[in-house]
Amino acid sequence: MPELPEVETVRRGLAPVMEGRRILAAVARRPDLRWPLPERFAERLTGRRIGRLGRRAKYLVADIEPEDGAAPEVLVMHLGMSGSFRIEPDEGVPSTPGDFVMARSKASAHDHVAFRMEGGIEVVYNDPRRFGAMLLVPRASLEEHPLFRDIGPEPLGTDFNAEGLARALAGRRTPIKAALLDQKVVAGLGNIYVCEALHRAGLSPERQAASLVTAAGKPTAATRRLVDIVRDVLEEAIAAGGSTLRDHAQVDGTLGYFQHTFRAYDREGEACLNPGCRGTIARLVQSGRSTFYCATCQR
DNA sequence: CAAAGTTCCTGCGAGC
DNA sequence: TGCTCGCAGGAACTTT
Repeated sequence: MPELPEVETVRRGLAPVMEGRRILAAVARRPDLRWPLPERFAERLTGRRIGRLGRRAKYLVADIEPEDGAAPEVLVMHLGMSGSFRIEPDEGVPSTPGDFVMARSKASAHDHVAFRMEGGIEVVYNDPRRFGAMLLVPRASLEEHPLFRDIGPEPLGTDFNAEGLARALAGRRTPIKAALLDQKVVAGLGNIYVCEALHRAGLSPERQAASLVTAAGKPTAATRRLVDIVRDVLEEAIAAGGSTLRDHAQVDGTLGYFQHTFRAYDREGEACLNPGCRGTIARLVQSGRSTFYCATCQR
């Protein structure tokens, strides 16, 4: 599930308990997630203070205050398909590394990494499928890192605009669905929000990407509309995540899963909800992934 | 069976 | 014709 809105919601949930605080202890219960965890992962984080917790595309990026003289690093975290964070409240356990227990009585099988923060709260990362990742990267070279180098513009920033999208789509012989899923075109969209945006925009997921731009690679009305709709869809989802964030925090502190109501995704056979449309949502498979759309109003 | 993500590999077509 | 190169599409990873 974690696409841009979910990751942003997680970021907002973690920021208050991580930013400006020291990691008193870190623990990894296995050596790898999707990839091996960094060498001496826990040791390198222990005692370090977290600065800003940011987000780039679907990655969380935490500034780590360096030890004296050392080059600053960032902790990069990705939730993969099934990752989530949980905040375990301060249980009054003495905050020394030796007493760090990852709230052991509450630990479940897929709790892979945890941080005990200054103040006693524990931040626990759970990921059944282990498609997630944690990396330590020199801050100065983050943008050149292979995982970040080719990522496209943030859809909620000014870099994402009709002119840029047109340039990215021009000449591409691939369906618009696949193009929007490509993180080089725009950062942070996944299967759900691509379906939602195309549905709201009334664009067929099978339309060739290049058909949305002029022969000269300039934006059309459809390109402009799509840019606005992608922003709207993501902003609405973040707003919805913010409200579930409050609800969830009261329940069990789990961040990463919130069920927003979708208008197309996972609604096969149900009525199309676009204004004035009497069609039905259908499902098709593109590049091995489900696409939910309305053949009546998406052209 | 299908699943929200990303990388890697293969195969194809364009262009030299 | 033959060889690269880049792009597009699919498999793979793993667990529930």
